[in-house]
Amino acid sequence: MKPTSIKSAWKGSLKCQLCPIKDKVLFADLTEDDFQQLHLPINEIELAAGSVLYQPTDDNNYIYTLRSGSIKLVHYLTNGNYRITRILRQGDLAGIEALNGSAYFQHAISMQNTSICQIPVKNIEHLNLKSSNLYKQLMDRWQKAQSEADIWLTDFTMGNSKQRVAKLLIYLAEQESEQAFFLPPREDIGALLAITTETASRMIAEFRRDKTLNYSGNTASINLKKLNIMIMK
Amino acid sequence: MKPTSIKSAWKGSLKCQLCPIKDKVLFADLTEDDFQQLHLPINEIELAAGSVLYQPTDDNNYIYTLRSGSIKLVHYLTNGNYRITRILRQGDLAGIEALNGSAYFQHAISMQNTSICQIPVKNIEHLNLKSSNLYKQLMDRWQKAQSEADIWLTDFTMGNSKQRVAKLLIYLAEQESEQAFFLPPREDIGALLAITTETASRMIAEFRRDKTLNYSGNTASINLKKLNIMIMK
DNA sequence: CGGATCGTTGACAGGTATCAATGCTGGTGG
DNA sequence: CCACCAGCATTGATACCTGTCAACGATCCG
Repeated sequence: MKPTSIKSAWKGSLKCQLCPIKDKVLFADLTEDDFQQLHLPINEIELAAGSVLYQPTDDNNYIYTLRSGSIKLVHYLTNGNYRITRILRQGDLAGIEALNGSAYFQHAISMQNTSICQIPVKNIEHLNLKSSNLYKQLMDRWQKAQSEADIWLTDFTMGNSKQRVAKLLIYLAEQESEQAFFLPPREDIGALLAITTETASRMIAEFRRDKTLNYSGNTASINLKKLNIMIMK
Repeated sequence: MKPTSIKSAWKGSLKCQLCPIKDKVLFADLTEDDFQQLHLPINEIELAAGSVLYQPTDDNNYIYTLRSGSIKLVHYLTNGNYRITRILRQGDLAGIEALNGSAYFQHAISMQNTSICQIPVKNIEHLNLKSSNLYKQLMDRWQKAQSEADIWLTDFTMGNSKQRVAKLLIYLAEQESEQAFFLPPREDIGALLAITTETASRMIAEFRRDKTLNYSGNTASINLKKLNIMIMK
């Protein structure tokens, strides 16, 4: 996998108060007054699939909220190996570590066409002094990130590869409100589950053959009952 | 592994201002005034090795700061399997999720004799309204927890079992200021690395034979150079 | 001196990585 | 419109690694 740089163009600023997913994002609890305190513009970014949103060497001046699509956080090892350590979706925050002055921990790369709000850290710092509502939201985000990390450690890294793929498929399916969900390329599935691309492919193909999984292209749906039985063993 | 309940006795409250590790803990940035706001007592707890500090079914009324020793966070699966998802040490916070009103995510179990401060959540909530210094500390804790989770996902769950054990040994050694460090029982090593107890034992024994690792009982020291070569491959 | 617990080691079967070859598909340019 | 190519997915063969089951050793403690 070779990260490419951001291809897409700025779409200009957008009033947060009119945001259709306002109640799901970081600024959910802010008051009218709080919004008046936002001096720096919040830009909306459109990313094509496979674009790099940020990477550890970038200046850590922004945090990001996902409006739609999905972002993978990729942790590269010094020997060239890598793992995907998290998938972010609508309402999730990316790059919160910038708030603490840290460099970004990982590479953030879009998995599909993705729409994002770019929030200057200075805005947040300014608000922090005023609004304890924001703190609460931030704490909730950290907590969510942490609790997901624990799930990944337990669900996605133990058991044999068939069980791991089964758990991943269930996870991917339940994140979507739709029946259908986005099936990542096999290389990504491998990087998610700490298995090889080939093993990931074998398991996916096997699930397709026995009708546990249906897909064409990126779009998939599952037989949840069969998968649940699988992960019990 | 069978968790047992807390055996130890309360030691009574302790003035935080006199705490010898005050600058490493949650209350590091608090002012004299802030301390006056602490109405509920902060108790010091001594845990024998293997004691359960908290578990998901407990009331989430406290968060905990480690003064000395170590705590493992254990995530049990419905089928009886389990994983250790984090090791906490001096200055670390346990049970932060209680601040967001969540039930404790995991079982927290002492690995050695361990000394802990028990902080009522109500104290924190009260302080939150007054002190933005505390928020900053809390954010730092979340961030640290998250960044460690990523390391665990990448270091401790990929590569073959020899490399994983090597990485764990390096991790354990660099957490201690001393030359010697605490070598967990083989079952714990397995639960940390998602390998079986037997495999963990084999690798540890092998490292001992080729002098990469020295230990007697719980106390161990490593040949860092040899281990670093090992994890490169 | 048992007995319990933990660590070590062996044998073997099954699972997974590795290396390699072959399909499949969408996009590009003639 | 079609041929071709590049990238991804699939499949096969094989060696290696790890889980599993089992036995034995070491240590501690009553």
